[in-house]
Amino acid sequence: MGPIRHMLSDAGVTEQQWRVLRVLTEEGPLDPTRIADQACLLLPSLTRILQKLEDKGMVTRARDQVDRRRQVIEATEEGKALIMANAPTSQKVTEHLRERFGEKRYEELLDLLHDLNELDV
Amino acid sequence: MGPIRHMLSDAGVTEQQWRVLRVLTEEGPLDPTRIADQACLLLPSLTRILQKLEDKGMVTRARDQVDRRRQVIEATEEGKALIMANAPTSQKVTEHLRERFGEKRYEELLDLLHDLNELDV
DNA sequence: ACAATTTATTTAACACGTTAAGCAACTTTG
DNA sequence: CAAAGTTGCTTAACGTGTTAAATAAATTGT
Repeated sequence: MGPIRHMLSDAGVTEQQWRVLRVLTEEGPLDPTRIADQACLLLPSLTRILQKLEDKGMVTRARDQVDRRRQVIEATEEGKALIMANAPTSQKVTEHLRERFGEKRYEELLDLLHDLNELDV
Repeated sequence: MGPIRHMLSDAGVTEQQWRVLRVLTEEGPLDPTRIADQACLLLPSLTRILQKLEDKGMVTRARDQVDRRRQVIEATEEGKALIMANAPTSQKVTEHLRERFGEKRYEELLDLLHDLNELDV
């Protein structure tokens, strides 16, 4: 995963911060529990990541007015811009890997990993 | 991977410490570079892990007399005993997973992961 | 209503992954 | 042979993974 990390470190975010921003950009405002689920992160990790993203001005937080335990996290314009700006490169890297590894085997691998993940639950 | 970690935390070692001890038990004394290769660890991680294992009396270190940059790490009797004592449980967990996931798909997954790993090199 | 439980999130503590820099011992080259 | 480069390992710094405990705000049961 070298090339992706290189792109990301140029952009000033880590892999996980990227994943969180991507989820928020694609799905809109979400609470931490759902972000963690979508981005495959545990909540304690997400807590730290959101703090960093907030410091960088990439996300904002608001308390849910209905259930005040809950928060609503939203990507800022700057956060979304970072995702948009790097999406093409990210996609190129993914497609390059997909080709090099073989489309069929790539899909097979994703399937197997997905099923393995389900299994442990 | 819950059940393996449970066994290991009962035994008082982490996954990585377990892997290092296993390599040393199976292959005999080795230098850190080869341990890192066999156990899929980067050297900075291995440095810390060996320090912990040494503190626990699980391994000993000696300088290579031919090339004094190099070290020779060896598992102590206590270290080997820990591996031996837990090997049956470890194997049961592996076989259980193998069955639950399907032998064929298990092998497929290992192959694909292996090839993916080669690819990045 | 209110004590007990559950849910959402955070904090803490420890270990590892990763990159870069440092250091000492060995090898190569001019 | 000495300067330059390489190799083997360690240290440092930062971020994440993982587990357990803490906190605060619902929800449930009586």
